[in-house]
Amino acid sequence: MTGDDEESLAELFWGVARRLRHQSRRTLEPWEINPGHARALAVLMRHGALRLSTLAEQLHIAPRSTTEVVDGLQERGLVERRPDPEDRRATLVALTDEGTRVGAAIRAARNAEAERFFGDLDEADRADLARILRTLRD
Amino acid sequence: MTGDDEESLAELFWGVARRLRHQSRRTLEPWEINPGHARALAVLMRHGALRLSTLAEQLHIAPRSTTEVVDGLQERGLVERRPDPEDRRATLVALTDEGTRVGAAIRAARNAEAERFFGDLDEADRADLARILRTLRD
DNA sequence: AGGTAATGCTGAGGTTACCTCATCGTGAGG
DNA sequence: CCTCACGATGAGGTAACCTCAGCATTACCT
Repeated sequence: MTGDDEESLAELFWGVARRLRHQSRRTLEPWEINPGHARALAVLMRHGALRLSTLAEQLHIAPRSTTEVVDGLQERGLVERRPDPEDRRATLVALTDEGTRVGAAIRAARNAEAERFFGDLDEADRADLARILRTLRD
Repeated sequence: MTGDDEESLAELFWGVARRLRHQSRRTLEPWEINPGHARALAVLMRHGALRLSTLAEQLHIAPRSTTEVVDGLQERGLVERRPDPEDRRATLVALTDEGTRVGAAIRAARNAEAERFFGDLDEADRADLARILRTLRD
């Protein structure tokens, strides 16, 4: 019986994940940016200019794949490559002014999105959810 | 401030999703089956033989993509195609005996996995989590 | 200093899991 | 019985990842 309960907990969880993913996609539409690019932007907002390889680590993807993400952001003018003064093999990836603007706008939209999404919950439920999720993650 | 809280709720949520996804992948390894195939198997376990197009609906993917999933399961001998007696255009997808066996084994493993995953939570937390997730999903 | 190994990025090419569009056989309504 | 719709699939495409090899550069060893 606990087995059945927990099965449906996983199902519930993925149901929520599905809805959250769709909502995220809609939130990003105005910028015509995909989730991968948005994630990279967020990392750069948080950490500032990073080596491509460090960015790869933060994104949990291979350096080679990060090259392509950065290519995309660079084409859109959101990011620029510059030499790393500490190591001439490396390239630093830095937000442009436009990238910073867009990154901030996306962050704000994401906050609003979260507000909408978790808005049905009262304070106690949010606190419980946060505590429980932390337990499950660690 | 509530904005910050909710931002991190989303992050927490995705952190948990990540862990759950990895654990699922490990759970499926013994059968050398991928998540997509496992989902199709689960749908067939739940509903019995289905038309390919109905299976597509249940999986939320295009019929053309479902053809390929079914091809894979058929190669592994887990599923068979048979004519739909009601409509000679349609093909029914049905579990073989082996498919039923594997499907049941995977379901059991998934239950054990959920048990492990949500096992750190006490009954009250599980109930709260289920209730909150239901609110968020609907 | 000089040679060897390791590191950082990217070109080339592959995989997976999806997609659309066109086609073929079959069913259904005027 | 004729046209139109529908079910599955062939052909071909895409996005987001991957590995492996190669080049430039740095670090290490003697």
